[in-house]
This record gives sequence, C-alpha cells and structure tokens, in this order.
Amino acid sequence: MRRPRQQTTDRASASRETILDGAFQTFAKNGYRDTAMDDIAAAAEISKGGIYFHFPTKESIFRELMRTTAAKLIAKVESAVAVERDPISKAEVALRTVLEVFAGHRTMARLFFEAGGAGRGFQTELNAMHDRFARLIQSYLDAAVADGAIPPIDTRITSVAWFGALDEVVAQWLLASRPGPLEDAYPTLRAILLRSVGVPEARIAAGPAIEPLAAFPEASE
Amino acid sequence: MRRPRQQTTDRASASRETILDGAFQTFAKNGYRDTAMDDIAAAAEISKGGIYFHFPTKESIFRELMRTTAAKLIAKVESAVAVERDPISKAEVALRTVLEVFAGHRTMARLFFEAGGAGRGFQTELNAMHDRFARLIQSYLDAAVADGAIPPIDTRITSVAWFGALDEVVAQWLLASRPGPLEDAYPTLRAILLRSVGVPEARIAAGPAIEPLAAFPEASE
Amino acid sequence: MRRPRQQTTDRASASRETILDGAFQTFAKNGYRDTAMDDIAAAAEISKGGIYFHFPTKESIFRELMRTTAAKLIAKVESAVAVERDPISKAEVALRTVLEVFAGHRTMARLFFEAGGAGRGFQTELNAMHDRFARLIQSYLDAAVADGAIPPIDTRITSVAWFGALDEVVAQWLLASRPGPLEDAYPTLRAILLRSVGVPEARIAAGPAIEPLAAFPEASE
Amino acid sequence: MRRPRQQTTDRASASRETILDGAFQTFAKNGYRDTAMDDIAAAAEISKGGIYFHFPTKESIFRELMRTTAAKLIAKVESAVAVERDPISKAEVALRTVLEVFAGHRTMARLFFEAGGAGRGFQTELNAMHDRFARLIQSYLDAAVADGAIPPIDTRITSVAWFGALDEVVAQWLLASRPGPLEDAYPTLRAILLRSVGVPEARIAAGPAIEPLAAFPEASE
DNA sequence: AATGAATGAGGCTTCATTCAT
DNA sequence: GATGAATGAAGCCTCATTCAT
Repeated sequence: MRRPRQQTTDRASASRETILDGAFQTFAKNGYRDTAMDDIAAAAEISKGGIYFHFPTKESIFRELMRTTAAKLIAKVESAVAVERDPISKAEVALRTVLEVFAGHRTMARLFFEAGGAGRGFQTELNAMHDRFARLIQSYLDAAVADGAIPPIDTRITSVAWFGALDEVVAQWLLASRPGPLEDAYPTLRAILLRSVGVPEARIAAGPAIEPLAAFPEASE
Repeated sequence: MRRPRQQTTDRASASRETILDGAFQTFAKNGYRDTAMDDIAAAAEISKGGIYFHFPTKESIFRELMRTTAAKLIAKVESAVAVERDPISKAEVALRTVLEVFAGHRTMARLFFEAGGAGRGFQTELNAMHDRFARLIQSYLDAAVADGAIPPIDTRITSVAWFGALDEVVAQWLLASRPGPLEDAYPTLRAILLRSVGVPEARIAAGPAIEPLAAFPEASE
Repeated sequence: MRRPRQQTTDRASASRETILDGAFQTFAKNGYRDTAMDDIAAAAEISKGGIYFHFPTKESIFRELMRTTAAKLIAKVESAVAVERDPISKAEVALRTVLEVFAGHRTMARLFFEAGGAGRGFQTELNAMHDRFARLIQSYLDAAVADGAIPPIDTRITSVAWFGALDEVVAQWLLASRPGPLEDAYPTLRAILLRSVGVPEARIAAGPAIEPLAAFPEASE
Repeated sequence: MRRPRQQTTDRASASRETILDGAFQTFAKNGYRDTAMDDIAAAAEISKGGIYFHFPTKESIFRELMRTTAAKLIAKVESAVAVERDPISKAEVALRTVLEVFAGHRTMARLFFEAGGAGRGFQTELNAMHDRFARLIQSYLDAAVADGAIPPIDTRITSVAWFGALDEVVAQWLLASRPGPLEDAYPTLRAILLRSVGVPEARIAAGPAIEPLAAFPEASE
C-alpha cells in the first residue's frame, strides 16, 4: 500500500519541525541577529537551501516560533488552572506553572525574554506575547475581584506588574552564572504577589493550595 | 589670553558628546545591531571615520552609553532619596523618580530595557545595570525591615520583583502605540508594591508622603 | 548514470581552482597587500562573496597558493633530478629546472620572490619555502661531497648562497623592463656556482651533461 | 646674538631627521604597508599632521629613506675598499663591509631586503638599490679581470649572483629566531664567492688579506 | 524536496591625507 | 612649524537570499 502523497507531506512537516527545533536552539542561545541561517541549518542538520523550501525568510521562522511557543505555554497554564475553583488558587497555579515551565526549560525562557534583540519589527510580536500573558493573569485577577476574594484594583496595571516581576526574577535567574533552583524563589514571589493584591495574610500563610513544587525536570520541549 | 591646548580638548570632547548623543538616539530607536555606524555618523553630523577618532569600536560607544546613562539615573535617584527620612518614603521616592525620569525620556528607557537586543556580550553589562537598580531598591527595603516599618522578607528576591514590575510597566508603556501619561500608572503601582511588602493599608491609603507628580516634562537629556 | 554528488563537488573544486588562478595572477602582479578581494573576484569572474564560500580569508588563499606552488615546483625539480646519476649533474639539473620553470612562468617567480611584500605573518611561510629549496640544493651538495665529487664544505651556507644567487638573478630579470631570455644567464650561473664548490674546471668546461636548454615556452600553468 | 632664521631651519631639519628615524624603525619592523603614519608619528614623537609639513606623502618618506640609507652604506663600502690595492682584496673588503654593517644593524638589513613589501612602484627604487650594489661589486670584478687576477667572466651576471648570495645569507640570518653571529658565515661565503670567479685555491686558503672580523657591534646607525 | 554554490548589498574598520587653529 | 581633529575612499568580511541541478 503506497501513500506517496501522504508520505511526502509527512516528511515535509517532519523537516519543518526539525528546522523549527534547530532555530529554537540557536535563537535562544544567540539571539535573533546573532543567529545565522547557517547556524540554523547546522543545528537542524539540513542544508541552508533546504530551509528556504519550508520558510520564506528568517523572520518567518522566528515569528512562527514565538507564536507556537507562546501558544503552547498558555495552553499549559490554562489547563493547569482549569482544575482549580478558587480564583486566588487559579492565580497561584498560573504563576506556578509559568515558573515551573521556565525553570524546566531555560532555553524557552531566554527566547522569550531576550527576544528584544530581534530588532525593530519584532517588538510588536514580542509585545503581543507579553500581552497575552498579562491578560491571562488579568482574567484571574478580575475573577478574584468579582468573587470578592480581593478588593477592587486596577487589574490591568497589576497584571502587567505581576508579569514583570515574574519576568525579572526568571531573567536574573537565567543570567546567574550558577543559578540555584528557580523554585526557591517561589514562596517569596508568591507571598509578595498575593499580598500586593490584598489577599489576606492568613490565606498567604496557609501556603499553596496546591501540592508543593516537585523537582523541575529539564523538560525536553 | 590663548588656551590652545584646552581649546582643542574642549572641541574634542564636544564632538565626543555629539557622537554619544547621536548614538544614543539611534541605538534607542533601532537597537544595537540595527544601528549602523553610518546612522550614528548621520545623527551626529560627523563623518564615519571621524567617529573612530573618538571611539575604537561601535561596541565601545554602546558600553559607554550604558555605563554613563545608568550612572546618571542612579545618581538622580539617590539624591532624590536622600531628602527623605522614612525608609518607606525612600522606597516610594526611588520608585517615583525612576518612573518620572523614564516618563520624561522615553529614549533612555528604550535603551535600558531593550538593550537585550544588543546581542551576546552585552548581557553582562545589561545584567549589571539591572542589578545595580535592584540593589538600590534592596537597600531601602533592608532599611525598612531594620526599622520595623515592614516585616522581615527576602529582600533580594523582592527587590528583583519590584524592579521587574517597574520594568514591565514602563516597557508596555513604551510599546504602546499611543501611550497615555506614564504617571497614571503610579498610584496603582505604588499601592501594589507597598502592599506586597506588608506596608499597612492605612499608610498606603494616606497617599504619597511626597508632593504629587507634576506633569512629566520631556527632559532634553 | 547520474552522479549528483560527484558533480557538485567537481564544480566546486573547479571554482576553487579558478579562484586560485585569479588570485595567483593578481597577487603576482600587485603583491599581497595591493591585491583586493575585488581584484581576485574580477580575475576569477566570480562574485566577491562567492570566494568566501571556498576560502575563509584572503590570507588563506595566499597561504594555499604558496604551499601548492612551492610543492609543485619542488616535485618538478625532484622528478627531473631523479633521472641523473652523477651528483653534480643532479645539482645542475636542479638549477636548470628552476631556472626553466621561472623563465617559463614569470608570474610564479614574482609570487615567490616578492612575497616578502605580503607583510608580517607571511615571513614564516616564505622562509619555509626558501628553506625547502635550500635544503633540496643542500641534499645534492651533500651527496656530491659524500661522493668525493667536490671537497668538503659547509653545505648549509653554500646552499643558501646558491639559492640566493639564483633568486637574485631571477629577480633582476623579473624587474628588467624588457628582459632578454633568462636562459642566457644559465651558462654563467652554472659556471660560477659549480666553480664555487670546487668542481674541477675541466668538468665545468665540458658543458652541461644534459641537453641544452630549449626555448622556454610560457607555460600556461 | 639672535639667529631666528637659522634656528628655525635647524629645528626644522632636526624634525626631519627625527621623522626619518622613526619611519626607519617602523618600516624596518613592520614593512611599508603595515606601517601607518600614526606609527611613524608615535615613533618620532611628533603629531601626524606635523609629518606632513616635512614630507608630502608616506611614499616620499620611504623613498628618501631608501636613497639615503643606500648611499650611506655605499659610501662606507667605498671608503673601506679605497684602502686596498689588490682588486681581489677590494672585493673581499666590500663583501666584508656589507656583511659587517648588516650584522651590526639588523634593522637596516630588514628594510633593504623586505622592501618588496612596499608594493608596486617601489620595485623600481628597490631594484635601483640592488643594482647599485651589484654594480659596485661588478666594478671590483672588472678590475680583477683587467688585472689578470681572475679569468674573464660575465661580470654582470656574476655580480648579481654575488649580491644574491650575500642577500640570501643575510635574509636567512634575519629570519632565524635565534641567529648566531652573522660573521660565522663569512669564511664559507668568502671561499665560495672567490672560488666562483676562479681565484686560485692558494689565495683563498691564505685567508683574508685583511684583519679578521672583530665582534660586530650593534651600530647605532 | 533538497543541496551546494553563488550573489550582492551592507557592515565595521583602517588609514593616507587635509584642515582649522 | 606643529597639533588635534576630521574626512572619505577603500578594504575585508558576513549573511539573507536565490539559483541550477
């Protein structure tokens, strides 16, 4: 039973993935401008010309990477959050999930936070990504406010600040030469963030409503 | 009264400043890699070769810019803070000053927060800069803890988170196509940050201990 | 019968050769520093960028040229010498072959003797090349001494001096605006060099043990 | 007693000399193309602009250097030779003097023999210089022939070969990392050169007609 | 689908020379 | 006479993209 058509397509999309993988590695390691198509080709073990069969430009690879990577992470957060009922717990879980994923995948974190290096024209894309995270957080905060769990606040600015706090803690951890486990920062970060939106001290002291962080395995993707 | 020596020196350092200015503008607008020496030369109205009389490499210009710019800002913060006695007020003033300066000088802000785009090799410099700000904040938090004004916390992580929150709020503002006044974010940001370290609600509600933010003028330098 | 792999390789190395040829011409004509990559590209009828697919730097081209050119010449000398039995005849043939090759290929000669102009860093390479020739000569002189054909002498210094004499005669010929045939110098050169190591006058007067020099055709490569 | 005019002139030519000295050092060390006007200025402790008051171009400095340096050496040789009566002795002394001067002044030697690096347009000058030496030698050989001290030979080619032999021995010595005394080469060189023109073996064995070489002091200029 | 080779625009830097003082 | 500063033409090299096979 021959499936020439299907097979071809399969192989093609396999190549696509390989290229995306290679690009991901090199972009994350060296930044956009300092990654040459040659580097991607080498990392993906494909010829430079071959890449251009699948992607029209270098930029298109980067854009696709940002889109899919962010989508994956957001999906992960949302499914983790869906388990929780309590709005504050939802926020906690979201925070924890992001930290967990980043801790387990330094590469992705670097790509996210240093994408500024991609130069003009990526600002938009990068901004959109940050924005999606911020709005995710905002939705939980809004729910918490609506629920009466926390007092009314400007959830837009607050969610941006939350994301920024998270971002910077991760970034500093990334830049540390010999970083300790990122999860060490979790209790403090959790406490100050919850406190910042007026979660009662008792609730904070009660500890995570969720099972404690396991060791963050270095996820393969 | 001739001062030939001094005079030439004066002219030289004037050129240096002009170049630094031009570089600042273009770096801030386009990022490091997307700024060509030709752009800097054009912005500084000097020949490309002329730049090399004053700076050995493009990188050296960028590094000098990061160093001096950060130093200026830190000095400004410290002198503003020196006026205050109360440790919490100090923190407030620091926060406000940074916001004020950035609001008045979007260019500087961009250079600071998008320097990641400068590519490998500036990470260190950039990190150092972030670190200096974080430690500045930390020193005020430590004082507040010592003073009993706030309960004991991990001030290292907290200061990093504070800086991150500030950073992200400014960054989002920078990226907004038609940003409103940055100072609009101040009350909320102030409230959540103070709250996050356990400042009593009464103190927060009392409002800034300092005169309200005036309009942020677009400072010329 | 398709041989796609081989074919591409063939084309690549054809280009390599073309570049090497073009570089050879221009280096020989203008010297290393006065040869621009643009010149090589023009001579090889390839784009400047194309050259960099085959060679990492301008210097690498020059080095390769020195290496292969010297090797070719030495091989030619050795095979010509191999035919002779008599050690003195060997020396004669070596001398004659070099003169013959240079006479037929002024370009190569220039590259060899003016490579000093290549600037610091080629001294080593150039020296090594001179040295190889000197040692070649030395080996024949040593054999002649061992054979009793000539009295014992310091063959190291003598071979260097021989090479120098040869070098200078060729160089002067190269520099002459309208040089006569280089082979005109052969009888005199042969006589003084043989005499200098104590070859009996009778042997010298007997003339070359080898067939007289034919017209030196301008070899194509 | 004021001598403003004279003084000015004196100072001017003093500067000229200083520049020439500095240029000599740097040219000799790095070659023509690898010597920048900045290097000369630094070596002469004068401003780059100042140089252009005394010399119109970089090339003019080099040309002047070659001319005067060669002239000095030739004068030295001629005065040393003038003392001798015997034509063969004259040749010996010339040979010895050049060796002596070069041995004592590696810098000058390098400038002479590596001047090829000066690129097109200096070939002429360099050639002229080599030629002057060769003709000097030739004049002694001619005298020796006329005198009957040696048999008739093509003195033109012979003198070129002599110069080349000398040149190469010095060059190899220059290139040696840890060169022994150059004068060690003298006896061998003397023997082969004299032998090459048919000087009787007895005369050669008799040793130099002149006092043995003293230690070659590193002459200051 | 994929490859190796080639292109050409553009980037950083050097440096002989000129100029204002 | 001399200086520091500036100029501008090259020069070497990189790299995203295209092309022939």
